[in-house]
Amino acid sequence: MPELPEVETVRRGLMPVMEGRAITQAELRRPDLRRPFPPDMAERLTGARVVRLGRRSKYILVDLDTGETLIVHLGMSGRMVVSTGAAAHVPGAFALGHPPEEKHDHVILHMEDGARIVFNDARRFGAMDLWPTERIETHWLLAELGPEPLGNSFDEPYLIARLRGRHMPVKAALLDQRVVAGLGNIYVCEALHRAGVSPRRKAGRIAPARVGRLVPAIRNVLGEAIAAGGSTLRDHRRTDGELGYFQHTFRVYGREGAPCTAPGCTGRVRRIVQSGRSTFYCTACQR
DNA sequence: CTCAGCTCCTGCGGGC
DNA sequence: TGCCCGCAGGAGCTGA
Repeated sequence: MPELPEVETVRRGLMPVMEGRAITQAELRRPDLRRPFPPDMAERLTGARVVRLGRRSKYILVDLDTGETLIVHLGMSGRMVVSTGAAAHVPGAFALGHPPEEKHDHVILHMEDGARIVFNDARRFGAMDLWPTERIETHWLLAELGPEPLGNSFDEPYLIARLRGRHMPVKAALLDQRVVAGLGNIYVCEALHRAGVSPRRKAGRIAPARVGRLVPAIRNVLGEAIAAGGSTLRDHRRTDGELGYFQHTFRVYGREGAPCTAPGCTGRVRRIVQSGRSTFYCTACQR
């Protein structure tokens, strides 16, 4: 499941095939995702021209010239796959044309130049909706979101104030999209390790100076992950089918039992479960 | 209001 | 090989 870096990677992959182009046809092959599509979504997309692609947290925002924005969430397993129809996709098998339809292809957008964008989501936790662009921030999925972690309003004083008085483990607090928008299980673990903060520590019980270390830790890990094209564990693919490679840089996530990579640290990575989800951290250098 | 737990889905890999 | 179990990158809802 994609977190902010994976979603940003997908957005960048979609930009060249969508921006400035019209959608000639929108096929809804399976509308009953966990959050069903608006029943008239296909009609509202057909003929619309894409003005620009944006992102808010883990949501891709497709601004249309109809005055509406298509909001796309990839859930846990969502992928957007682009094919131009002009190049070979599977060497030797499909010299021309689009790749064959796959299970869980829920939406296919046909662009005016022949390109196709396929939304595939096995677990169907993803979502799409349409909402007026001029008040996009009022959509119920976006209204409660906290600041962008890479934006200017996410800084040390903000995070200190936001964590103050919270009794939940700091890991749970950072997964709360109202505190900061875009982190998920992987990057929270990685950021906490970089900051030397234990995921079990109560959010309101971290010395301000150490909360301050969390801000650059979060910014840096997300920035590096975006530069690497995101992380590919199972489902994430770039829109061109290529893999992200940030997973090779994980310092704790998925590394249970492995030695800690922090300079001078002799600890090992431990896995625990917090609110039903795996947490990876080093008990020696994360306090 | 805060917070822990459950739930929605499907697929995959490991153990037996 | 087949079956069962646990686990997976999200997040909304319920109820204590």
